[in-house]
Amino acid sequence: MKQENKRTSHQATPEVSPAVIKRLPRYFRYLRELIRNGKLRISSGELSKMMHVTASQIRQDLNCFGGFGQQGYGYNVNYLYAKICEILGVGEGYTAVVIGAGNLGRALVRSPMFEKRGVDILAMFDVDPLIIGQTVGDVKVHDMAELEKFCEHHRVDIAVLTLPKNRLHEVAERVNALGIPGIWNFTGGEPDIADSDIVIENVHIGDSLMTLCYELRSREYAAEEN
Amino acid sequence: MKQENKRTSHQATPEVSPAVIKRLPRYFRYLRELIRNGKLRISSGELSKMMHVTASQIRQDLNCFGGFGQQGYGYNVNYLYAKICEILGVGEGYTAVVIGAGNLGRALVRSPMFEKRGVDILAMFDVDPLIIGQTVGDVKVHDMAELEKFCEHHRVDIAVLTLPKNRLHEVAERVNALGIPGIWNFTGGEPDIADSDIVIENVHIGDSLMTLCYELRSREYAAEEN
DNA sequence: TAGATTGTTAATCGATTAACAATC
DNA sequence: TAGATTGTTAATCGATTAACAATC
Repeated sequence: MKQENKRTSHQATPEVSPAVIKRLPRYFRYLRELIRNGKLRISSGELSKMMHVTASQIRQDLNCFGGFGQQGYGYNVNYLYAKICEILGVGEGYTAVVIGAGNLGRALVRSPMFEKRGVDILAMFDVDPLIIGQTVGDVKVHDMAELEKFCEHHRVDIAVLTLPKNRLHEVAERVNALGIPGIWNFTGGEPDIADSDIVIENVHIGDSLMTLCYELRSREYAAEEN
Repeated sequence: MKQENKRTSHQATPEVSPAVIKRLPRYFRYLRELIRNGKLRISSGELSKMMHVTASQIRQDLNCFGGFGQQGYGYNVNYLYAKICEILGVGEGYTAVVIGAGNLGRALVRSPMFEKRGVDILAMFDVDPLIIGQTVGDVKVHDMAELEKFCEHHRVDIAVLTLPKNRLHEVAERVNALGIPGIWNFTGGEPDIADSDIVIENVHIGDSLMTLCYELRSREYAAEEN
């Protein structure tokens, strides 16, 4: 029973490896750039040079989702982009609310990131009376107390959490109770919501800074060895 | 010549695998929390439950850098934290400048992230005359034209790039020419600086959003199958 | 000493790369 | 047709897990 999952006809999600999934957004970005530059077709070899990965990996990755190329020709850039978008849910019309209207929340809302990926920010929420009622870009900041009411009238797919870590657990529970299926978590904490199949994506920007520091430090040592 | 790198006595950086390095900041975070909670000792088994990874992995990871534990006892939390900090360069006194004083740059400067990791933000730079001279937190915004002069008087380890993508290449070249050894790049582009061993860490927050969307979409499919 | 838990080796698993037949 | 490049299988490589002897 467990062994027969080799792509039966309508298994829509044939369990693609996490390593491949993590690379998809990068293909998305490079394909956008190719389109912007008016490029119509590309081979795995050419793309491999641009992206600094092997051509083999590109072909393997894409083939997890189907044969998007054509032998002897390569890949049609627009078609491939459309497929990647489809896989990543761009164009599904996902919606988001941002909970926490501090510096980070505001910076996110003002960035073109969501729009580029087809995610619509419906509203922001905060507890600070001085902030409630303000507008960030063209997004209104609501009273956090009205989150439940808001969700009665709007389908929300993603809750973006940019609030202080100490309120994370409480808010995550509320979000989960509302049936919002996804959390994009910037608080620095890592919520554990029992008995829920909510999707949580934790962002730890600081981890990236530390990786950089680690590398700096290694170089120092390497330099000392001479 | 290439094959003899199996930990000769003073090879200070014995080539730890990238997978391990990526996990170090997470240990850093959890250890801070343990300290905050007053925990003095922890076993790999206990930590494994907290972090949702195998105890085996924890022991393997830590042993890449030395035997930090004690048989029959576990790990001394404070000692382990000190070691991880040392490995990650916390306490090296690294310094940074933030180039681009827009929403993201300001949000970063105001966050406690740098301080927590022992990185000191010396200054911000921007090209907008309306912004130059302002203060963000306690960091002053300088004219971008004065970057070179500033670096004559200060040792800068990291350039945090939060400027528009179209200026990335130009600025990255300037940063490189100044001998700044590290770039923390938020522009969305991926700079290619030839003939340089500058360390570049690219941050693509949007990639994480897309991974979340991918997961949401998979769940939808899974739900449809019933 | 007995119990616990590390450090470390060996076994397994997964991901990447190489190679090439299929085919446009 | 000849040339190019994919799709896909097989080989390699690296990372994770399991197991257990060392030892506190």
